[in-house]
Amino acid sequence: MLAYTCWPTLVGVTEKRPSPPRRSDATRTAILTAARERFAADGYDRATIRAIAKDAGIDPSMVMRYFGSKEGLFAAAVDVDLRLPDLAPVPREEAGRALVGHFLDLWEGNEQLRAMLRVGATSQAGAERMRNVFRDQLLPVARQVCPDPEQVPARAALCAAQLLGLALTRFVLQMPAAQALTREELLAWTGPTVQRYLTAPNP
Amino acid sequence: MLAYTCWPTLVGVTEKRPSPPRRSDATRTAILTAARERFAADGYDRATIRAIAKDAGIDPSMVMRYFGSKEGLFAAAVDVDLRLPDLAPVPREEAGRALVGHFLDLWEGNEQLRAMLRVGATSQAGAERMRNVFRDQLLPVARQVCPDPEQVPARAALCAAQLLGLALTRFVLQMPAAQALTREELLAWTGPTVQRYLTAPNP
DNA sequence: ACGAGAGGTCAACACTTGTTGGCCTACACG
DNA sequence: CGTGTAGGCCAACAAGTGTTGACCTCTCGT
Repeated sequence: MLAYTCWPTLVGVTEKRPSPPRRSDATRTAILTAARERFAADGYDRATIRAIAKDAGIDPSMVMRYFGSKEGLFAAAVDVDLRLPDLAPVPREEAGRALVGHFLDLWEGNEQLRAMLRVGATSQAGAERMRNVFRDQLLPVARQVCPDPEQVPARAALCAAQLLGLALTRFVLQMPAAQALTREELLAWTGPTVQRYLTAPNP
Repeated sequence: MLAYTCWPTLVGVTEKRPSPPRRSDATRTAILTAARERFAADGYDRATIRAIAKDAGIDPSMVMRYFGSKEGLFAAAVDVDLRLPDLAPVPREEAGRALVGHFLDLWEGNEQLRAMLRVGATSQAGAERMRNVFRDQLLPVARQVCPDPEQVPARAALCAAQLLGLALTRFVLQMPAAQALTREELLAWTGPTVQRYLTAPNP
């Protein structure tokens, strides 16, 4: 009968436990790493649990044990934290450049973000997740810089369009022309754009 | 044995025939319409042939007969023609606004484009298709306007980033803040941006 | 020492997918 | 009239999916 009361580390998904590192933590992180790679490379549907498990070197059923379901795995593997900088101490005129620079650094080789964008473009649930990231992380930062509070959503949306468009063409669609641009060129071109979207009194 | 030499209208995919309208043309377009809706709404993987066939009111096997495979159906349903305007007669300083305006009109309610972007973000083949659209359709237009021919790819890439970012946030991710912007506001904000990317002598 | 449980494998279930072949029906044309 | 064939339906196949339960093995606390 056996009744498996064990449900070993599912709890760990939601609450970080500082408790003694269990032996399973290695496997757990192996699964998460493999999952991020697969989701980033193939999108949600094409990234199969079997493939992820094989990459992690374990049995597919382990994935279920640890994360409950494929959706659970995705939720655990991709929890987006843009770690946007505090723009308060930054001089007003440099907010745009600072934001673009941060985004470029953040996206470089970051598979979680690529996965989020891929899935966001594919599924309804993914899109909602991205809307939440926008609301919870970009909007507050924009609020710090924008002159008129009422215009914050519009200005933030414009910034999101520019930044996500950059990420899309460069990191997801992998357009050669977008990849050929150096970090400096991108900063020089799009920095002022974002700056204008954030702080220009009118278009 | 029956040997089905019929393969009724597969030819019609590649060569448009002005020949007498066959009875099957209604079904064919019904399939294509349903396919565009499904691909746009669900992406490539989640849009099943069965669902498309049901929408079109016919049997799934008919889809195969007409288009050979799911990939063939997608290729037939989504052949992207941005129909970009000739920017030669447009005054230099209005090229940006003209391009943005054209894009907004084009995307409005256009399911082929939404499908292309969704699939482009998901699959490798879709991404290549978008890269080709960029190369074959946007680059030539940029060449008309850009001062230095050598900078054309970079400038076009910047425009693509801004325009696709707009489409992504507004039509695919459906961010409320991006949807709240009116056509006029978008023109006023992003028009000058695209203009700058195209024609400004330096960042 | 020894049992409980964490960590893991294996094989299967139930279902969905793209795809195929056989068969039916209505209509155009000799 | 009859017949070939375009147009369509039905049932099934083979492969792949997420998911589940039975079973094994090693380790650690008592």
